[in-house]
Amino acid sequence: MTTKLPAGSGTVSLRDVAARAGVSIKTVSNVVNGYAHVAPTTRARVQSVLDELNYRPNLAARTLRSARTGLIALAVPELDFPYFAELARHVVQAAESRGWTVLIDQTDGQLDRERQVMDGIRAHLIDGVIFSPLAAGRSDLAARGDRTPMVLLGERVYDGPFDHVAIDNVAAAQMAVEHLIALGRRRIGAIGEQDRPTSGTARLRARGYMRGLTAAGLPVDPGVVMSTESYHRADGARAMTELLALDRPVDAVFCFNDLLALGAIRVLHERGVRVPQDVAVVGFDDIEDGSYSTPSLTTVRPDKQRIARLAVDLLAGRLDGSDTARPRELSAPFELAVRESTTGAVHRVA
Amino acid sequence: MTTKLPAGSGTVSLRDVAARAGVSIKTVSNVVNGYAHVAPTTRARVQSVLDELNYRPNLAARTLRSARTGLIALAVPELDFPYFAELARHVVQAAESRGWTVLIDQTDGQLDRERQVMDGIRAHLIDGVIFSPLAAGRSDLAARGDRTPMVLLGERVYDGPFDHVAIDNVAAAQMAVEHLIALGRRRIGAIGEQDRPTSGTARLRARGYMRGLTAAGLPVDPGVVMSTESYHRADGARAMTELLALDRPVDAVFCFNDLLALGAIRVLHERGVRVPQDVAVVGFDDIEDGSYSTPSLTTVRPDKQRIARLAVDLLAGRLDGSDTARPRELSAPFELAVRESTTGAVHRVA
DNA sequence: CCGTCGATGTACAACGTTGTAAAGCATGAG
DNA sequence: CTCATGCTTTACAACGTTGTACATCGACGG
Repeated sequence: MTTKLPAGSGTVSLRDVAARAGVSIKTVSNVVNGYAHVAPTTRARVQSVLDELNYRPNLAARTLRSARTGLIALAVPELDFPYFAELARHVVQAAESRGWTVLIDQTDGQLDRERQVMDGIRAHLIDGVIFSPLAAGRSDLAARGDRTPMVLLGERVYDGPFDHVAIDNVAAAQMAVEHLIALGRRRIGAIGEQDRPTSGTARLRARGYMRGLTAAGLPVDPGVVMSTESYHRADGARAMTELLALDRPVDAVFCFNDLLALGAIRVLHERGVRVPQDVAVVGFDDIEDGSYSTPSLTTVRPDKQRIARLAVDLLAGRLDGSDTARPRELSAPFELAVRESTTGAVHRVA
Repeated sequence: MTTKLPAGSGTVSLRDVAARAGVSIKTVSNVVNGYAHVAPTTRARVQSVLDELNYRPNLAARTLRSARTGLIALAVPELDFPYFAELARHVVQAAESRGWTVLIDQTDGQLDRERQVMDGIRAHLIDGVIFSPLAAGRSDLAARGDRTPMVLLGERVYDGPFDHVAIDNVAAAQMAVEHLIALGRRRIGAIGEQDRPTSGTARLRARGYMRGLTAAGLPVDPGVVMSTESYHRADGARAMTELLALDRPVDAVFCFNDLLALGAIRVLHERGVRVPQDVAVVGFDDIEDGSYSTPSLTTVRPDKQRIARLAVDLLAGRLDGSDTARPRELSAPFELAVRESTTGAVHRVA
């Protein structure tokens, strides 16, 4: 059962196989690549040597010839954000079905790291990039110095030469707020506004929030729109604390992502404020945590799988040259997952 | 401000730079690599052309020469497990400090995918692997057909020729159980046992659980040791439901990871069982969610950063040949993070 | 003024692969 | 028996880089 490997064989190359099989290197290559015109007997002989020596093609050499690595990069702010972890899974799956490998890059939302991503820090190593920018604004994108095909995820922050996949953030945010209004809430706060002007996410969700209020004839009170440094639970907790300190407290909060919402709920619980009786909470992203929290979280659910698939397909079209049209703007579906944090109706997980 | 790039330049190679600067290819290579003996004037001239043309070295060619890609793989079961997302972040950081890039592979804990990882599905593309096995047992590891250096994370499942980094799972589990006993709990359940014999994690944590009980003179009741299919919240919820259905209910539960614990807490809340007054809960991993849950979660906190650093350093030693010793067995520190789910003392996040 | 030495720069080969062009070789038609 | 035909196989070059060995040059000591 023990397969004897050639002595000192760190690597087995086409040459080694060719020598052992008594054919030329190119014939071995042809067998490996399934080229049609190889005599059955030759093919069988070569194949058995391939198996025997456990031959693995050298990707670097292949790449050098073909200028294709089969690697694409997915650049996201943080993997510990469950949203991005879940998205990454879907991207990896979609890429796999095309035979690609995904290299995941965490930018931490830092501008310099995002610049590196755009400017091809891994030039020649990756065929394309799927990039979810956080800090980078339109001017940064415009100054991009690399030619690797790139698909942007998330909000449209720049109408430059890039493909783009997102859900309609404004409509989604508006739907969330209208849900709260339909439940009778009249003083609805928001958590997740950003002072930095570059954040497309915050801007769009804030716009949807305001539209929802305005459409229902409710006033927009800037005093209940809380800015946060980032989108972690701690930011949501801090913002909620401030909201609770107001003279006229809110009866609902729309959080720009689920982590903020979970942080907010945590603080409400600490202060003895009932959710949703006293304050209803809606999040955004539909991360898994939200369906197991106490109370479980009503949230906007983007179709992450669709987003991933669209992004990968878009990239594929650019890579194989079949898509030479102007940059595309694709929209993925979303829906509202209604749970306890707004209705109070206990939904049992088991 | 517009930098004029050479017409049709998909890529700029050393040759292009050399031609423009009027030197040989090798001299450009020497400048790029900071080779010492290049005249200052030459260096300056070449450098300016490099900048002008925005030269980026071709990794594939470099790899072909050096047989090093600068890529290492990190293979984990699932990124949506916060524990692995957090671990991945630390590994990426540690690798970065050595100039390496990390390629993350999700195996979903499936044996065939884990086999692919071990057998070098990305042969020649990666220099080494850091592998956190779930399904693979010692026989699978023994049958490995690839020579790429590999460091195993997690429990010691095989005493074969592999380096290995982990915390002392038995001691950690025992510490968790002893904490519960110190609080006066006497009927302590466990959630996360696995029927599959390959799961080292479950086996070790179960052993620690039993040792903790036995050391305190408490009986071990197999009826309160719940097996789960996997380690998601839903599994914890199901197991807790079963525990609640027992004639003699438990007054505490030790869950083999935090997600199980969060699922369990969720069910307790649904049933109106108070945590920790009626049932105290301890988890394992210290994921971020646990410090924001209601109640916040007491848990075993492995030093993930240290684990990552040790694994990367171990790999480095094998890669540069400086470490040729027998396979190493390294242990990382851990501690118990005590929070509300056992003490009831409210700890405020804001 | 010559020989030597160090600093600087170059030519060449090789890493492993695959596209191209062409050579080898049966087979069957003429 | 010869030659065209089509299948099979091969030699060669090239992808971009870097290690090796060597060439060139100026300066310095003798």
